[in-house]
Amino acid sequence: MPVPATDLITAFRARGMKITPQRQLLCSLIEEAHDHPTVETLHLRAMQKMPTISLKTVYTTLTELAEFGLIRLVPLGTGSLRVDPDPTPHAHLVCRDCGSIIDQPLEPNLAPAPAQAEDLGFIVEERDVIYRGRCAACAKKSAAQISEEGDVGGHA
Amino acid sequence: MPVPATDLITAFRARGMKITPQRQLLCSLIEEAHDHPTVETLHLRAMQKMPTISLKTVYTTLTELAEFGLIRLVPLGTGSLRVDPDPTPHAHLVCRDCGSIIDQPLEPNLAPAPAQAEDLGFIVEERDVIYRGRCAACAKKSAAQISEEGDVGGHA
DNA sequence: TAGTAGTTAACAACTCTTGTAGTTTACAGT
DNA sequence: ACTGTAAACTACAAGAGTTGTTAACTACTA
Repeated sequence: MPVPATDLITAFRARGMKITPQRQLLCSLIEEAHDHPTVETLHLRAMQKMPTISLKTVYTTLTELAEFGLIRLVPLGTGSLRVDPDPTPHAHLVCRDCGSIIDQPLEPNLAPAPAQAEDLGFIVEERDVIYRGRCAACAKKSAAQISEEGDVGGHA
Repeated sequence: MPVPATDLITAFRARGMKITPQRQLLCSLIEEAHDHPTVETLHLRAMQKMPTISLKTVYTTLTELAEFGLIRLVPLGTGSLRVDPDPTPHAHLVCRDCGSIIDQPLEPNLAPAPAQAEDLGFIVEERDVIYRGRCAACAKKSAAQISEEGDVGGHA
């Protein structure tokens, strides 16, 4: 359940921040981003509509929205931050090979914070649950490759 | 429960790989590394004993041990990989401010993979559970700072 | 409509990680 | 022990991702 673009815009207005065309564009792109794009990818999409928009502006805007708690900027270990328009708790399946990401509901018996955290005085603000492995397509591809290697000259 | 340094060495030998002084040194440093150091930090420690050891060697050795499944190289979103000598499943508390990391036991009845993963054909190989927030020391510090800001001239 | 504070674009710098090339070295076989 | 060789090492450089700086620009207020 991503936050609608209008609500993202409203968040800037509510904080006395300016509603620039760049922010409007990015907010609508974020609403439509159901594929956890990298920041760079979102920048490329933005440039289709506004060729002069800078990568720095994209980073800045995303960071602001993440601080407002309206999106999530998730470090999934793929080398770059992923933009997640859904700020509500959920897990991620991350493919090692192609980097694709699939949302998953959180295990209901996973506590919002570990029992010992409070004792330690640690204040939990956020939770990431990441399952790494191979998506169906990449698992298939890598299985095919292995059988090909074992089968010397099989396709010659 | 970190893997003993002797077992790490044995793993190299078992694969017909050479037992170099660099690998011996790194294996013993890893065994003692209970603080989830960055690769860079481990490199600095290694240089205390062997000043010419290169960062590249450290990366290479750690990557190998991680592929053997004897350590974990965990991307915790702190900007750099963390070395975890314990390859068994556990969660991590990560402090946003100082980057310190505390191990936590995983809920024992937590499924190793989400229910939908199998249906999707996604093969889960690894799981990261990360709780982000502030450690006791940093929470205290930031609380002190806020009260100071609200209390203008309080210490002048 | 003009002033101004907040934003932006352009550019550079920085951090973390990986690639390349040539030298060195651990180990197997004599 | 000695030597040959494949593996591993160091040094260097490059690549990717992210952040800092600064001058120009512009959305909003009065």
